[in-house]
Amino acid sequence: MAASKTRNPSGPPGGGPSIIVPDLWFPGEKPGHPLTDDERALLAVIATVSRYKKGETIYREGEQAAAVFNIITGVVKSFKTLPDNEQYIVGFLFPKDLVGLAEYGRYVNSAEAVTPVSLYRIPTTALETRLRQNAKLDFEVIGKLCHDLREAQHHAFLLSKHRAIAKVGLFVQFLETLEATQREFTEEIYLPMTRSDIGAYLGMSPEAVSRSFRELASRGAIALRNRRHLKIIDRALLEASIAENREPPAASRK
Amino acid sequence: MAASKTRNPSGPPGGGPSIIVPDLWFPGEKPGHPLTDDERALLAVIATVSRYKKGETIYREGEQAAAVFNIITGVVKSFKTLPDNEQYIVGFLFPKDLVGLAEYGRYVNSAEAVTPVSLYRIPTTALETRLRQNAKLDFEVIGKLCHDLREAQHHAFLLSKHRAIAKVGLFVQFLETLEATQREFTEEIYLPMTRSDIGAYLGMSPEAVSRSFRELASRGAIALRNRRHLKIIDRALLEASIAENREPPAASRK
DNA sequence: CGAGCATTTGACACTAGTCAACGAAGGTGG
DNA sequence: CCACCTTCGTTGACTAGTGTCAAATGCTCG
Repeated sequence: MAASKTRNPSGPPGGGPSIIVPDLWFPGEKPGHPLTDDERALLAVIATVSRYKKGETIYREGEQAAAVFNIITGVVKSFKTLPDNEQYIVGFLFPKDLVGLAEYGRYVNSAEAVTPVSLYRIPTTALETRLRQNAKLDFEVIGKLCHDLREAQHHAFLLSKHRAIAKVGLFVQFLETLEATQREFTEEIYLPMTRSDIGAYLGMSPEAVSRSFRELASRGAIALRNRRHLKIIDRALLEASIAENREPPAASRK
Repeated sequence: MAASKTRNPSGPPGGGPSIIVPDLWFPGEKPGHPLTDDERALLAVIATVSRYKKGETIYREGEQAAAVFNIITGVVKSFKTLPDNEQYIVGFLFPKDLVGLAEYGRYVNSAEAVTPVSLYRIPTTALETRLRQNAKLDFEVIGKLCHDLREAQHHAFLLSKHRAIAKVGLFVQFLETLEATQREFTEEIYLPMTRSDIGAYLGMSPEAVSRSFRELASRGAIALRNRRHLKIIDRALLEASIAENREPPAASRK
């Protein structure tokens, strides 16, 4: 319905960083209160635009955190590299997301472009100054953090007790919601990342991801056009597949 | 070592809500910058103290979010009740934690006292007013949210690919870190919650939790004094048990 | 058009979930 | 203070979902 979340005119907004805040903290406020042009301009003067090719590293875990990033276009994955050289994906980041929060002045994970990416690079020192001066900006950041927090909690929920099919189903719904807030209309769902990335995010093997997609398709819940594009055919069936696979096995004891 | 995080004199601090911020955003700042007495006093005038018995509900998912809570003593669990009446535990909350963030003015999950609990109840409307007026307070809240965000991401990581023993091992380490920031010295680790609660947090059955504790004990990594108290005997062995159980099976193919 | 990688499909083993029953605590009331 | 009762914790089977290994196929990009 009139779920008009921060409807920016399609295409990149005027100029300067923008943070999307799809939900909020207190009752009685309208959804989506993006930065004003003034505030964006304030940040624009200290931000520079950078571009990255697919697969390029944006920053590495443990590096001095000199800047935060505000994605303009493209998709970024934030991940930790495990001792055995595998990677666990903390999250996927999309246009208008804020990337590069640090702890003790160092990045807590690495970030890499999943697709070609363009973003604003905002030096932390300059941002800190702005934050101290502009209470409204603070408020926006708080809203953004609340949103990210809930997303992380959703991620944990997704990982908690679901079987492969349910995880993939929830991931599809997650992407759909996400793309719906970005684009105007979402006929097809776009998967910018590989099966391995999805697996690293969902805590399962790429093979299992593949099998789950195929199973959902054979049930008629979704349709796979190609590796990167799918469509939800039967929403109810998708829901049902998720629900029915929420709990493990079904250890039959006579 | 000298990880002197917000060392409050033992016992409840002077008076008024306090938020602990064990880590921070930008480099060049000292760890832990708690609220000043002024700020605490500012919040104290709008806060009231409430007490809950073990097992009592603090608020329920979907209710109008009229207040946020700042725990003084005790442990709270934040959870979602699933359709089949099971519960998924989003997180455990300890003294100085902030509980009750809302979305669209409603609580996103339920909260219940795991032990007897006392807390400050802060009406959201009053808090919002204070936030708009006091930029420093904003900054504290941002720090707190960053911390919670990282904790949620850690939770997701924990759930992602670990076998039972590794999950329980990581949970033990998590509790140790947590209690180390609270108390002065931590000889023994206290488990305020039941095995079922731990299972609901770790995404596994209570039986598996039990088995994992027992296995870790039989390996000599930990010692179980009773249901609620354990001690880490061999830290290296605990680490090893976690690492070796990070990845699943080991499907032997000849 | 070829090389290399992503994805798919197949086979087998292992972990952990469910069911079930017992043991241990803790709380209540007599 | 003891006996009962409910809840929690532990232990023992059995089973099935999913990871690993392996190999075939299909895209993509150079």
